[in-house]
Amino acid sequence: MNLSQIELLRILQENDFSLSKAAEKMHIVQSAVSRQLQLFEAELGSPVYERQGKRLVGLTTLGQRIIEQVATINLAKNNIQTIAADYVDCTQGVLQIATTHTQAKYFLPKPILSFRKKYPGVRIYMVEASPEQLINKLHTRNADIAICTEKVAEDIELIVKPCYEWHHAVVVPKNHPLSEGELSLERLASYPILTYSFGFTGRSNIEIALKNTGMELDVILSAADTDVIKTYVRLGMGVGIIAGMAYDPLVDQDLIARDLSLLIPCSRTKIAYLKNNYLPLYTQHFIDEMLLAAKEMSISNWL
Amino acid sequence: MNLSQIELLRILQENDFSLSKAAEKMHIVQSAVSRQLQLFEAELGSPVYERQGKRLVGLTTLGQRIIEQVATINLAKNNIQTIAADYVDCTQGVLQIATTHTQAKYFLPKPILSFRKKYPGVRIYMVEASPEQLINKLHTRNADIAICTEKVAEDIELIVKPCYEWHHAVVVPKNHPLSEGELSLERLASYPILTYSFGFTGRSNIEIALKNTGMELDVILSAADTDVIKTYVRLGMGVGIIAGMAYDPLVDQDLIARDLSLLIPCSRTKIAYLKNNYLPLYTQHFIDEMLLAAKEMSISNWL
DNA sequence: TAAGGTTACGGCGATCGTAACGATC
DNA sequence: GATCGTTACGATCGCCGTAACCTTA
Repeated sequence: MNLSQIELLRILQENDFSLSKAAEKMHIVQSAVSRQLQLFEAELGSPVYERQGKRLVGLTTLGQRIIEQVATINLAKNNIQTIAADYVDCTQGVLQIATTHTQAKYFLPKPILSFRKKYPGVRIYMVEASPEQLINKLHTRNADIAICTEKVAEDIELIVKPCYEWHHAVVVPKNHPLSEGELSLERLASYPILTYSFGFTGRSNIEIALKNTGMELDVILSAADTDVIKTYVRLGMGVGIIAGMAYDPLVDQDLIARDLSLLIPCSRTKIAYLKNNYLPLYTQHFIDEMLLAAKEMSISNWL
Repeated sequence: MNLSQIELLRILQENDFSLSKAAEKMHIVQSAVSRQLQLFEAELGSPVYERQGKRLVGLTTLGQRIIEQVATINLAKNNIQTIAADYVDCTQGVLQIATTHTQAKYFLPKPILSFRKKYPGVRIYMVEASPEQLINKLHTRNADIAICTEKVAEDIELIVKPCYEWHHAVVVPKNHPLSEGELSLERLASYPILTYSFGFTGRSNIEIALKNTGMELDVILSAADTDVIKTYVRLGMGVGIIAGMAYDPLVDQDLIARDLSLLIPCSRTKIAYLKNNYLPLYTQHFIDEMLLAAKEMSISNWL
């Protein structure tokens, strides 16, 4: 047994049990991969993969049992490398952030900018995806940390830190009836609505707010992306319900935003990362940076 | 990085950081070990071991940080091998039991006998040691399971299962004054006492029983071993306080045993094993066997 | 028949062992 | 000077790549 065989099992998991894909990922030829797997199975004395003919189609019972040990080993191996790299030079490295569009555009710019100043040597990869995919990316180590509002609290393998709280806002073109007068769910519901897709950016809280009333919103457009929503609001398709911080007073001068904190429960954006995954120092600092930005934001909201 | 390097770190931990001892354990020459360590440290980019001259004397800060990852990897690697061996043939293997003398002699014979019948192919290693050492043996994987009464509950890395409860008994030669009349701590304390060493077989409960009374026992002989205590009781040196199940009505016909359950709190013998350590099927069955024996014992005690 | 997996074989590189050397108690 | 660790060098074994072959969608 050796570490590249362990690595191979991990890669096979993430590539539909395809030896050829695995070979590609490992930058060696397929035959080598094939042989390594054979050697590994021979050493254990029992097949790890279920086969249809020659093709691998899944794990055997044995495979299912050992795969979590494999994951543990791979994680620990990466931790060793990360810890060492951190120790040698904690100003160099890669920061992989997985987040949703809203966070990337309306919350992260500030913390990322200050982080960049402190750590010019760290390459930042930002990947946008749905909250569900974000969690998956953490597990496959395609991301070190995830920032999002939904889903993340359910996974026991994750450490989840609350980051900041925010409220939804309704956005309408200037002169729209909703730009004046008292707001209520009833009044909102009388217009066609544009808001986030299910599972995105606090959409669940909108549902919760409505659940008790028995009313339904006429959501004519759902998007993962605030800018898409704003665009169609500008075109007069309806009223947008977006995250409060996604309204930019400068850029969105043609739109009116009104706070919905009294109508829709507040949403909590969280920072999540794998429990057993060692985070480099700079990543820990980036988290601090985000918490700081969150704090400043909440102060400015009070004014 | 490879698995034998990881293994090397573990072996160095357990052998005073001596490269030559490590080489011996790994069945390779010292120079090979030396080079592997150099390669490993070079790959990480920073030394893992503190050196005095050429000699290794301890871990660096980096070393301390990675050593727990190393332990994780080694454990997971062993788990893979154990799981596979279990899968190939769950009737063959090794069962390493660490326990104290009292358990080995007075509790384990029955479960071990029935286990042996079911699994004639499993080699049984039984090692006797102090409770403290038992725990250490679990951590260094010199034992799979430990059975003992003291200490074991304090370690969060362990899974601890209660096995059975028992009481102390006083043993005296026939015709000894204590063989008749009412028993009390005062009366006990008026004789020279022979009992278990500190940290062994419920000794702590004897201390607890006395603590509130302000009395002190005159313990003229402490031993880890019930048979030693009995031997000196037979010689008339004093009265023995031993575990109730350590009195054998057949062998100890020349001695009188009297229950102390009203005077000394009951003791709990536990089964302990490492949380992250995979136990072969037969070991799990051995645990069942012990729990069964414990149950039967408690029933026969009721009669 | 193309794509995926296995088998055979040759070459290269990693790692071991021997041996000589260096340092430390 | 005995023990422990390092360095140098030759030999071996493991692993990869090429290539031919087998199998299934």
